[in-house]
Amino acid sequence: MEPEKVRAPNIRDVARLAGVSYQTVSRVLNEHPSIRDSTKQRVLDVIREIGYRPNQAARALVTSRSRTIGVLTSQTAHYGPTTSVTAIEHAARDAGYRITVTSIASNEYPSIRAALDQMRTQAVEAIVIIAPQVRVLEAIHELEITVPYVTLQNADLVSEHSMSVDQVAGGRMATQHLIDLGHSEIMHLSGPQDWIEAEARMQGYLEAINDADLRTRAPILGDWSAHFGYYAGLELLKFRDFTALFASNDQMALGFIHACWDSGLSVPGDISVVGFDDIPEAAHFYPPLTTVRQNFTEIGRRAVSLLLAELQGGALDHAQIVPELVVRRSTAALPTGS
Amino acid sequence: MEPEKVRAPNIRDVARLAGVSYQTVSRVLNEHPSIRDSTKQRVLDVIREIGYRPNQAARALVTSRSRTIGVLTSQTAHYGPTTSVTAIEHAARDAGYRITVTSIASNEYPSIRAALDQMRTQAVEAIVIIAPQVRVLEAIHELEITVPYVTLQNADLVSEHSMSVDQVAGGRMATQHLIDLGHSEIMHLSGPQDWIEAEARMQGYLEAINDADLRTRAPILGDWSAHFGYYAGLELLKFRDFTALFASNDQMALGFIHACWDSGLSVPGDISVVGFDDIPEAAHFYPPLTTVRQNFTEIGRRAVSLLLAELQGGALDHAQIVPELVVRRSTAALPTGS
DNA sequence: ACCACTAATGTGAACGTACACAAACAACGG
DNA sequence: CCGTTGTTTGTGTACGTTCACATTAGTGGT
Repeated sequence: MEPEKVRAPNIRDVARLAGVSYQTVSRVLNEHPSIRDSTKQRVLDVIREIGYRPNQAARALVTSRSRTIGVLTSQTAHYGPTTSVTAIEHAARDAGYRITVTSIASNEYPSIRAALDQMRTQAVEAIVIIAPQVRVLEAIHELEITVPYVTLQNADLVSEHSMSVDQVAGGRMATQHLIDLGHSEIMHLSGPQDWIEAEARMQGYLEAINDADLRTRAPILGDWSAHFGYYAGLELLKFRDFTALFASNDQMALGFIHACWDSGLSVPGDISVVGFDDIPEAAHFYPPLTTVRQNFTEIGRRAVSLLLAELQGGALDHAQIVPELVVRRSTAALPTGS
Repeated sequence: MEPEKVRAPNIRDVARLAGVSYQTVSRVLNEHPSIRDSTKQRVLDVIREIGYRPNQAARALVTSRSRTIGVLTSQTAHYGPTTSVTAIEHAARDAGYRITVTSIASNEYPSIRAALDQMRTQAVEAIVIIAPQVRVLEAIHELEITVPYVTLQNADLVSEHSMSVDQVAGGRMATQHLIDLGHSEIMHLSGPQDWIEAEARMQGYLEAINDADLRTRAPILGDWSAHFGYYAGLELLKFRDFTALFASNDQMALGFIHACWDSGLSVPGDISVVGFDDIPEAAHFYPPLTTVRQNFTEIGRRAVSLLLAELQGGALDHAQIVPELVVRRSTAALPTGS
């Protein structure tokens, strides 16, 4: 409030008070090896005393390193992405990086372009992409983004810059679970077409269906929302020509179950439903949802460590993260003779 | 990848190519009024041609303005906060600011301190606090944070730096709705003790109960999670000495409803339930949840405009944001003679 | 006690921009 | 045609830090 003209203490202030040169202070700050313990202590004392904080802008200017990781996310606020952002933030902070979040306003090209442009302006050193839409990757190529980047929740569709989360396996195990229960008419409610993870889960579904020699049904392309699941469900259930459904995320599964109740059908009595993600609420749906769990925290953490390895030259950890099937009450064996 | 030693073009490169002085370029960048159109155009052309981007670090250094807004959030990834972050990001970007998100690892004091310290190090110009816990505010005072800040989702408990979201009114209308339906034994499942918004909603509950001369029951202090709602519900329902429950958020309401079903009770047949927030899934719970809607996007946007007003000296918009009751199927009139 | 070598500290740049001030240029009235 | 005014452009400097290099202090061997 008050127009305090007292500027923040700088490195020279510290130097003067500690009776050393500013360069010595700089060395203390950067943990240079050859500095006498007594000197170091004296400097640190002064720093603490006057509450000195290095000016990040000056540091960034001279080193041309922003120590910032950009996080590109979509505007929709789902549990998974958000959890990952938090994990990313912590991992980044531990490594001395900060993160700056930019969300794309829509999945139109100009919006993606604007977001990436913002990243570039902020001189981020690396980018984590949580909105892994094909268009985003296209934009990255087109804008010639040169910093390391990594896309979350992705399988092998884009091999180099992706976390090794085996979404395909996740889709497989969800579908296989239904097959094992005796279902043969299994629908799939997928995510938007240009989402890589939706694609991967769908692929897992198709593989499982194929391997079991079942009839392949055209997946429905949704928008991840419970609303979509509900309205799609109302339409689909007019026919009742399937006994199980694998939804590409828990929200759509919830909406679909809602549609089942509204249509007078019981889950899992008449229809079995499997979701994806295992959001914390899934265990409390009615019925509690069988779903495929992803460890979003782990995913976020690994994304950062991958980027840091690339930035600082460490070993890349390319171990696959495999999701895990969580069986609850929304799936049941197909009654024999149905 | 390639160790390109070509440094990015700077303002002098632009100046040279445009045949003007660097200061002229600077003026173009900062939209100084007195600059000839032809000159301006020439400079802009060069900028576009060589892909020049102003160096933010240098700019921040000389202006001592980081153009960054810090967002302090809690580690839990709920719909509301996340939605607000997105809105904040957009509003900030529109105003030429960027945001940097920091989440507190736990609600312990050192963690809060560390997060605020990080903000200070990054020289944020303002802070949006989405984890409005009392401790955070204490920490803000103690650390002598001097930049403008605003807490989201807050009523009048902390008057000056808070968004005017009337959470108390929200709690009131939820409770009043149950009273209007004829319920007289109404429980409240609140949020954690040190959360300001939990406090406010609880206060609304208590006011409504008082005004109706009903028996005040000690609210249960939860942790916002569906899990808590479930287990608390199992305990509470052993007694069945209430016919309605107001949960302080939708997740806990969901968990409680789950407990109702598990206890053989019907919602709303035996027990009416009201939630808070209106997360997108709430409409698809079983039964669809009556809840109090908050416009999280609006809240985030307003938070930024409040901060910008303080930073740039504009008019403060102190109009209250009043939440809105959304009646669905989880509440019903108390059967007469019960 | 001296030399060679390493450890510890200091000095002069440079990073890329904006601000304060100065200078050139045009326009205009008397 | 000259002084006055206003518009447009240019020059020096500072922001706070790190890097490259220079210098001094310290250590051990002979």
